Amino acid sequence: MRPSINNRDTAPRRALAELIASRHGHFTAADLIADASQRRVKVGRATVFRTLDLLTDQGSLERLDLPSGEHAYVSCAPREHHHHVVCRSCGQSVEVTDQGLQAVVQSIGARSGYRIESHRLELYGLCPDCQKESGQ
Amino acid sequence: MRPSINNRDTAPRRALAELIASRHGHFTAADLIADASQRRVKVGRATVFRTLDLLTDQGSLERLDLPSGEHAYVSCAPREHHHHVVCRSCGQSVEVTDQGLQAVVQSIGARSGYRIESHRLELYGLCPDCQKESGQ
DNA sequence: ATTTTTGCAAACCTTTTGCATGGAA
DNA sequence: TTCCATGCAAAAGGTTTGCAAAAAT
Repeated sequence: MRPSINNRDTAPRRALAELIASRHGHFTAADLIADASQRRVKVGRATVFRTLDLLTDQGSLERLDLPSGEHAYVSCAPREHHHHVVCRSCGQSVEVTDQGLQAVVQSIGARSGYRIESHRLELYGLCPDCQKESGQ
Repeated sequence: MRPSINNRDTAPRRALAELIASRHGHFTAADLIADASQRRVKVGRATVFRTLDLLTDQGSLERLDLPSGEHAYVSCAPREHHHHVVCRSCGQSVEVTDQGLQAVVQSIGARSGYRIESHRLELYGLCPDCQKESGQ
């Protein structure tokens, strides 16, 4: 499924955008489906997946592969390459820019002989709030 | 499922170890199941998954989340923290050590305020062989 | 003898697809 | 009007589970 060229303004998409906006931290497709049914917003399962793909293609969402193997999404400003730091407790995440990672990637390319085309860095830990709550 | 404490020497496990050893690049659970049935090795689907989990817990395998969303595994020496560079064409992968990444991670922790507990870097590109084959 | 592991089949969960209908442009 | 997007339900994957039988210690 790659509908990336279509982009109409529809009620389901607006509704999903709101559900996503009111979310904290990362969320799964199932989360959105649950949200929708709870708020009595009528959107089909398929539409949720299609919209998530769409937003991901646009760069408004990024898909994380949690250590558990779950696929989760986080919203992000559709801008240049960045990575996410994810709180393992509340799921809140922040975007971080490369900051020296570029050099590491280059060095790995040189040492391995691979021509590196892309990379993905995900960091997990405790966000400031959860550090406090968990008795520091 | 976390059987990590049991570790008996059984025929299915030995068979799977061989199938894995004779694999190049990364592979999925489905790949192993196909290999087994092709070579007429009798192992149940469930056993494949259970063994993959076991080996992953032991550190002999690592699970990759390919950009496509597939879960694949690569064998690796169960040693210290490392990352994988994966060929997007043949799936071959090599392990690389941190080499400066540690500093990047620390700096991200400092800037974000998160207490970083773990991270995961996956690199994708073309291995030396596939670079040649693909017209340089 | 005891405990772990296996195989099987069914259950589960997540994601995708086909297709007719409804809505946007 | 003309396409695109939706919903539905069915299909397709991938992974897990319960349990009795088989194998390992």
